[in-house]
Amino acid sequence: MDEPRSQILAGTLDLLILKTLSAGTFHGYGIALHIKKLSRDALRVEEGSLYPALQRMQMKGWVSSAWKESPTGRQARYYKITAAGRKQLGFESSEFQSSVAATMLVLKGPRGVES
Amino acid sequence: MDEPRSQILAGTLDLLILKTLSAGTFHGYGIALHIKKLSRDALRVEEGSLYPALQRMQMKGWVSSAWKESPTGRQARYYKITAAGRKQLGFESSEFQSSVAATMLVLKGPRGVES
DNA sequence: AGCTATACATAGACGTGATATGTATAGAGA
DNA sequence: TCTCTATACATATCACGTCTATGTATAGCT
Repeated sequence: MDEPRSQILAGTLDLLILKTLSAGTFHGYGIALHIKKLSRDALRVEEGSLYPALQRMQMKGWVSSAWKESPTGRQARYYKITAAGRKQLGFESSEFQSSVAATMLVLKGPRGVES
Repeated sequence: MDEPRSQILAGTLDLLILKTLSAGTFHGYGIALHIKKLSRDALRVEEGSLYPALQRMQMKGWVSSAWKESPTGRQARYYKITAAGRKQLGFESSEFQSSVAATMLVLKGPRGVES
């Protein structure tokens, strides 16, 4: 009753988190839900990947965090993207898209490539 | 004369190799050149990644290999995709494309998703 | 009272790709 | 002839990031 499979593409977790936070502040659990929802359940972010990633990103200065009360009345750590984070988002986003494009070129094979 | 950067997307090396071998037999060096060429120099496969990957894939039964003489007169180990390899290629290829599609959904943000 | 969803966090395992290094040969150019 | 470069294979070591498993705790519902 639970296997939707489909892990995140290795190396794209930071990108997904940064993109999520570029739309507003979220706590960890909320980030996971947001990615799951936007990807229509295709991508599931595991807690064991998410929290270490958030810590790494905070150390790199891409996100900042603060404890706040969530709508449900519980304390939660809310994350916010920084200016450096937005810069990183732009960088990783274009890197990702060109890598995907290059990979697709190989998967399509040689066609319409004549010099 | 050699900096084209841009590493391979993590997790796609096997896919790139299988796709290459689905077009014919190649030796290791030739596989690297083929991927580099088809990707228009965007993807560079390092030897230290390639040969271990080929060994892993051979152990899994996705490729087979044999020593042959290359056109340049040197001995080289030529790799060939197996039936299991073609099956794996199909699997990894569709997995990759749906993962990319899911990631793109997140990167595009919520649009045209009503209902 | 107990279950589930929410919420954070860490430890350890694992896969995989990069770096660095080593071998060897053919061919080109000095 | 000698040396350099491209070709060709291979390994050891490392770094990195993600997953699994586990642990804590609280709010709300039944």
